[in-house]
Amino acid sequence: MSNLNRILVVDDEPTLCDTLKFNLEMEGYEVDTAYSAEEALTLDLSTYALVLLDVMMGQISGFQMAQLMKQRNEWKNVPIIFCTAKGDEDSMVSGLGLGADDYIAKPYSIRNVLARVKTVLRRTTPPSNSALLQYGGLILKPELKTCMVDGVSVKLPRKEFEILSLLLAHPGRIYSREEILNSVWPENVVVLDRVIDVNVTRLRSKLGPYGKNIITRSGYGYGFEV
Amino acid sequence: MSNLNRILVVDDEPTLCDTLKFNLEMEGYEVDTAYSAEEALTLDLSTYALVLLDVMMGQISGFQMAQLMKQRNEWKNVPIIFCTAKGDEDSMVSGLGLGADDYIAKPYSIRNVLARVKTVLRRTTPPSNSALLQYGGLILKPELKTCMVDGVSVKLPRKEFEILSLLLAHPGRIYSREEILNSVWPENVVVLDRVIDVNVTRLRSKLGPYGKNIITRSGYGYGFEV
DNA sequence: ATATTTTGCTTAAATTTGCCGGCAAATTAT
DNA sequence: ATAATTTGCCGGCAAATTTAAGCAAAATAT
Repeated sequence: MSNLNRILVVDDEPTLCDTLKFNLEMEGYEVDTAYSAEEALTLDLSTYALVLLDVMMGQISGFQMAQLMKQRNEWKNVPIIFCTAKGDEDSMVSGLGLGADDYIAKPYSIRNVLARVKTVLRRTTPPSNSALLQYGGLILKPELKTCMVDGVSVKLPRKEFEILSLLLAHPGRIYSREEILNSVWPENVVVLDRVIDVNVTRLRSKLGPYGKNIITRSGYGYGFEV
Repeated sequence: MSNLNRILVVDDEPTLCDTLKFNLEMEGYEVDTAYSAEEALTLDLSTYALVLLDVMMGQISGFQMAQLMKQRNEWKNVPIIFCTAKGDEDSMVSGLGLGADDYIAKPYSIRNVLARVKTVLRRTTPPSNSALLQYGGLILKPELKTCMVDGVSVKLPRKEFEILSLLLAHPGRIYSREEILNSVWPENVVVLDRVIDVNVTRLRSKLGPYGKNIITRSGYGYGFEV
């Protein structure tokens, strides 16, 4: 179904589309753009976690498109954020009657958009099944960015924390270095594989007895052994 | 921000609005009215200490308006009392789920309304609105925008006060600069995140021994350590 | 068993991140 | 209007983190 990270931007102004796309991608979202409602409607909208929809567009307005979406079972639950020209708050209100999840008045700041997107996604995505990451006396606390090792709190730097989170998410499973790289490092940076080794080494040394639970499978990668 | 005395009445029945306005003003409140949610949403709701909100209204229902308010940082804490037709208690329950502070079933007596208003304002304004923020000899006084440091009152500027409130709300939790930005700065302003650093530094220096409790987690953000 | 590949560890360099004034703009108070 | 306070930003410096590189050890393949 809908990928939690995919966003569709529909606006007839290509420059604006691209700006939004760029900035949203910087935040880790996967972004497609469409320059008209017509074009957007040819896509499988059910694969998006959110649609950013300009109101004022050529043939089909954003409102009309939203209405069409609400008529299709497989699209009706896709959250929508309307983008509207300033001063148009009145018509906007009726947009909310159409079941939009929020609206943003142009001209908008990127930060504003990002904030709204985040809010809507948090609200609409199911109450995240963030399973507690724990193995015996080793407990990860994502809020605190620390882990407890047999009762004592250990502060972990970011990379180490994220690697441990990943491994602990599926105990026993072996993650290749490439998988670790994709999950922990940003998309556009290139680092050597050995960097992972170094981080794993440091991580092991901080986990006391549980350091041994992080195992190396030669030729494959790393895992957390139970 | 919000004036402790300002109340907004939103109802599509002008006569009712005016009656409420008159009576509330007799009690010393400052009252504005709006005849629709659309109209109400054009106002700066953050300046009201309370919103009396009719559920059954034209385009946008009171519920929808409430939902909208909860989505905006600067509006989400404005207390709401729903006014609903009698017999509609079921839908009312969901209204309370939206974060309403109370509801009144029509037809209501003026005395009844005044009583509820008073109750909600007493409950929401000083303490119970936000749980008392305290750690040892460090006590935040939200009404005064000051804090007590081992018994001596320290006046804090707004940004510093709000940052401290945020951090102290969940001791131990690490807040990223983005989270702090979203929570403390208005949505449409853009500031460098270095600005947070500076404000945190200033804050620390004013908290005496408790300055040390505000910790920096490199790569993550800030937190209040216990 | 030997050669090849893969991994572990240490050290140093590079980069990122955070802090410290100081100064100017903006806001608020007088 | 003027003064005081608050807020934002810059440049430089310090600290933390991350990366790269080199070589020894271990694992795997031939």
